[in-house]
Amino acid sequence: MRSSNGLSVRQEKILNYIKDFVRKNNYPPAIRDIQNDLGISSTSVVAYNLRILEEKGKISRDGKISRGISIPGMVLNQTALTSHSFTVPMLGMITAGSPLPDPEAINVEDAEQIEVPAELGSADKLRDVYALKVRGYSMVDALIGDGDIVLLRYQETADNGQTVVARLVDENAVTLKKFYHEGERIRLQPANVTMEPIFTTPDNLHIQGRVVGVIRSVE
Amino acid sequence: MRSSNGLSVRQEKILNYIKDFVRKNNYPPAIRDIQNDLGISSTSVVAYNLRILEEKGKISRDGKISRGISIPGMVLNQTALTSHSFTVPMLGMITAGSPLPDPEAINVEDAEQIEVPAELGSADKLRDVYALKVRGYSMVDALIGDGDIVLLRYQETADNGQTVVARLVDENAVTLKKFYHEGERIRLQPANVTMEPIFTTPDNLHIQGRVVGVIRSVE
DNA sequence: ATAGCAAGCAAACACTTGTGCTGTCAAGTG
DNA sequence: CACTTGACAGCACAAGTGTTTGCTTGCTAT
Repeated sequence: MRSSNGLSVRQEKILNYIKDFVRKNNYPPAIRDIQNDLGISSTSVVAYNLRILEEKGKISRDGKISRGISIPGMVLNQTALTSHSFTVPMLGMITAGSPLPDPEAINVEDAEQIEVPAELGSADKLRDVYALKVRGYSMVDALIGDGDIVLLRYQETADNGQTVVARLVDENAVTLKKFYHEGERIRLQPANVTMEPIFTTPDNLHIQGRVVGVIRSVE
Repeated sequence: MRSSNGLSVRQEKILNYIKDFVRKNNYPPAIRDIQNDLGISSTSVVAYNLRILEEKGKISRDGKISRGISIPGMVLNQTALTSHSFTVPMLGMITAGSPLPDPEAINVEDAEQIEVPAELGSADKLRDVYALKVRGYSMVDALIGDGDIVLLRYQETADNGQTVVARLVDENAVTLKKFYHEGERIRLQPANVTMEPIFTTPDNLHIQGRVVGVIRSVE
């Protein structure tokens, strides 16, 4: 009796056992692990079937090295200690004139996901973060150019000093500046220190998100 | 000498070696693998340091089982075939005045690895790429600020239009500009169009790499 | 100086583990 | 029926590997 993939029942059991074992222990099983846990009476049977599995490309083995079994496509990926990465949805474009896409309106699950390095922040910092591709040069004063990908965290308030995406209602413009609430007025300070700040009032300003990172690919 | 994380140099090397080994082989290294490849004279030294690494929670070990090392947080990822990120070594700092670290002089294996999203380029584009952290504002005209991480590909020549890290010999300065070879002279054009280009001659210029990406984390 | 201690070294030891054999048995095959 | 082949069993051996013990070394505190 064989299954649909051309493997015997025993081979399939072995294959599944290996996957399970690796998932559980983070290292591959020895032949005798397989033998004992699957109730096979001899190591040679396991070796025999492993050889077949390798010939069929289901696993790959590394010489006489103990536990030198690996499953192609099943790869160890570091996700926690020194560098992990996260995925955030790419929701579209951001330009100077048009408003941001509404994260609520887009099915985040369906959106293209991009991976961002852990250097950009912890899991906590990256919660509710989405990515937008920048079109145009309206944000060069924040060191953001055409084609850059900005990572935004959706929020409607901001602390002083945070870089926010703000919509100026009267001017009908979206801009990206550092936010400072100073008494009655709000100062929007370009990241580029040589440029002048903009002053406005709280009711002329809608914060649409906060910048947590920038990714740029250079040709 | 210890590094910032409280591990000795040797322990850090071992830890990095294990990570690398697992990445490469999909199974953990044996003590003797570590010993030989790191040039350690005795297995007991490796065992000794592994014990410390385990006490510090950097790794976890499984009794006397061969290759029973695993790294907490190094998690199985079944989607590796469609992996969206690459890792590149972080080799240090780049400032306006000082020369770049020599990639040849640094053991790339030992360096901290950071992950970069696939959006920054294909595996091919990211070959020979390393990362440097930018210190200072000498490159704002290339839309690169203090604290940014630049991804450089090591190369000593460049095509017109590419953004390169160039060392001006006479001026004793490192700069980051777009490269244009125009007859007898070379034009180094800041990315920021409002700024003036620099002209120099080929023998006053050493190209040290080419920028392939920028990653910025915003507070 | 001297004792204490972390770190490293070398070799011996013992367990783990992959690999041959050597058979057995059932199902084809000519 | 003799002969092959796939699948499995048992077992012994030889690598592959982790541990242990004893011996330096270099440094620090007493």
